Amino acid sequence: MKGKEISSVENINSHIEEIENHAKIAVSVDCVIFGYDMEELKVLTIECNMDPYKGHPSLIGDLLDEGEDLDQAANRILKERTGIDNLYLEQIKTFGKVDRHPLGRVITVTYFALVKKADYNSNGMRPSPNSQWIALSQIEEMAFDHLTITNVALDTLRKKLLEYPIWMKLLPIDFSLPELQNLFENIIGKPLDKRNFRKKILSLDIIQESGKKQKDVPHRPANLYRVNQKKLKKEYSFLLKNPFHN
Amino acid sequence: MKGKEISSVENINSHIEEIENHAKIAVSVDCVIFGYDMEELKVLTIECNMDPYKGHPSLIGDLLDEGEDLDQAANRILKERTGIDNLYLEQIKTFGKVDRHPLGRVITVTYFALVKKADYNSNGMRPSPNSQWIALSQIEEMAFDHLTITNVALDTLRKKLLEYPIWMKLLPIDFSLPELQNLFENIIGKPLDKRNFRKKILSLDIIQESGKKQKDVPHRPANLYRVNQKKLKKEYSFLLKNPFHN
DNA sequence: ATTTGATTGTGTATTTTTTACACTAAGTAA
DNA sequence: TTACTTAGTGTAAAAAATACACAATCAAAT
Repeated sequence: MKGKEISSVENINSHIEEIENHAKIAVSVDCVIFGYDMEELKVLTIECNMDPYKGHPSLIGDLLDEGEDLDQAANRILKERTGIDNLYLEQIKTFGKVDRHPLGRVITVTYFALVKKADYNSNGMRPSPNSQWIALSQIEEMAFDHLTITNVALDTLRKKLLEYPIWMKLLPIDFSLPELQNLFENIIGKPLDKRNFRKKILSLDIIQESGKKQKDVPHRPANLYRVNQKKLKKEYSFLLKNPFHN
Repeated sequence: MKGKEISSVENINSHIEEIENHAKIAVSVDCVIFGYDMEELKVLTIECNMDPYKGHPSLIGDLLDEGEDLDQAANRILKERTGIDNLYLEQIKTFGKVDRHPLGRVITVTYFALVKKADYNSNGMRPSPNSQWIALSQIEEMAFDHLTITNVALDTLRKKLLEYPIWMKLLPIDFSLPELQNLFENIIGKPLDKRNFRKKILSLDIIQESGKKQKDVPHRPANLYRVNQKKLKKEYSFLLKNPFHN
């Protein structure tokens, strides 16, 4: 019995040693921050000041602190860079190629975040002077493996779009159906049929007319809708119905 | 011009320092190894010998080595534990809560792997004596946050099942439709209608009759099919058709 | 040889979802 | 008042999903 306990203590020590003596690695968190200005889908970037990528746009990120959860770090970075708390945030994937960073080994855990223009503009947030929103269609090269990361983020966003109405995180409270359709087209990358799109969205039964209309547009103003939070409660699947049946 | 170069060097040094001096963290890779013995979906576990989880089943994993890519590490671990190379492997998610490991901070990058029984049994592989396959339905508690990880893995597997025929990685070359249906039912967790299931699978047009039949079964033997690798080439989407239309 | 038991394999009708497609309505600007 | 621009609407056809029951084939037992 006592022998067992002693060996147990030895055991713990050996485990601690194993962790302590083992390779420790710098871990960063990088965020693909998507924003939608009612025209195009954009990504917030910062100019890289590190060779050999100097001048290229790079994602927003930082090294992970010792006592910091991953999600915490992502939230901290978003707060620092956009001034906004509680953005919609979702982990994408972790990139860990040994040579992915020119200055040493850094594993990066990536997230995507969704920002609506209103939030972004409202609270006097000043992103660092060399940061800028780049339209997805305009992104050609990025620092490090950030272009890959951005593509994976977009892919994740696309899939998620069909599972949960995260698109509301990119829109103001009141939005029109043409605006929503434009957002979808931006994310999916294809034009959609107006009537079929409306039919589908309305059949989801999660948005309702706000009673308001668009203002200051030089044409027929669209009706404005908003998400019905009550209907949103229940988990629902957009298209991923059970493919078979019991 | 020269000034610029110097400041650039300083810049690099400051960046290197930033990485070098920053918190470095132990990173592990944990694998949810799914296996299918033609009866149930199982997960390969090892008995945890670390308090306070001693005796609980734990996932197969190891700390990441200095010069090792994440995928490499996952493959190494699988090779070590199952003796098999080139298992189907996919990254799931990274778990990084500060207190997730009792002996210090360890961030874990998780993967799921798919093993067919034939591979597992064939090449004299000896999993460590205290490892065992546990049926998914029998898993009640696990060490660390491994139960959460297993659940996320299962969820990922379910979704992937509808996007790509990874189920073939869990089956022998020749398999019957009832066997495939049973596998689906195990993964999805619901019974499926036999006729509708067959109709759907056959409509995918990726499997073909092998001409063989089941042997040594005490009832009518089923026809055996195999995946037609040629038809598999092209990317295809199982169910995720474009929900709208241009 | 016949029967029993277990499981495989098959088809159709109904409902739901997706797709294709074009004109009128409501505003602003000239 | 007219021209311009974008919003908003419905229906028919095709495709996919669903519900559902019985005959066929083998092994094992009698």
